[in-house]
Amino acid sequence: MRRLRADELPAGTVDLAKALIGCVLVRNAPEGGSAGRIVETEAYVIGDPASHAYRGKSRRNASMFLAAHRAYVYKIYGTSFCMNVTSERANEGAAVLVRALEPLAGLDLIERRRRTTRAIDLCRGPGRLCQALAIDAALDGVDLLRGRELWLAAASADPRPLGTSRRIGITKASRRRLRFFERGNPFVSGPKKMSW
DNA sequence: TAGGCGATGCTCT
DNA sequence: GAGCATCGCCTAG
Repeated sequence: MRRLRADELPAGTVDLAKALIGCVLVRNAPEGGSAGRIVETEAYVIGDPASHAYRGKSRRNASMFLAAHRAYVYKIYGTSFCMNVTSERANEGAAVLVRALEPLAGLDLIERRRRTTRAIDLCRGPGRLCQALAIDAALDGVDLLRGRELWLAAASADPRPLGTSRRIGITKASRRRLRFFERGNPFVSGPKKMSW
């Protein structure tokens, strides 16, 4: 598993959201390592009414304003965490939400954390993948290219064709097609009906 | 198998 | 006090 370098990733939130499909998210926890291949992302661009950064910096979204390739982790609905990759220069406020992974390594650990062995349910959905890789607020702001506990590795295989759709679970600007996923991959979340 | 809905707690207004 | 980038259980078909 080889670390991604900054010069391998495109500038701009939408292009980064596409480029991250197929890359691998690696988690090094005290209890062991685990990893998954990114199969679904959503872009939250500058000036996007659906973005947490839209109303400016606050305590919760502060790390969304870090320079590109940092983790922005926050708690949603009191129960689940969501993980984003920042995508612009410092103080711009944009990120790519990682919505689903295909489990690759540390399956035992992932199954124990998720309390299920049903492969399809292990990392499908932003809250689930955070639980699967033990990603929580302690990892908010870490550098995903240089970090030791959580980092990004280069694509493990050539990705299949990319699909796009509206984003899931939001009310504002919901018509914009800023969700990207690997077509035909069973580990993708959301509606099965796909469009591109 | 798909869709409805309650739990849950934090953040911002 | 409202709303939220969700999850998992339950029910109906």
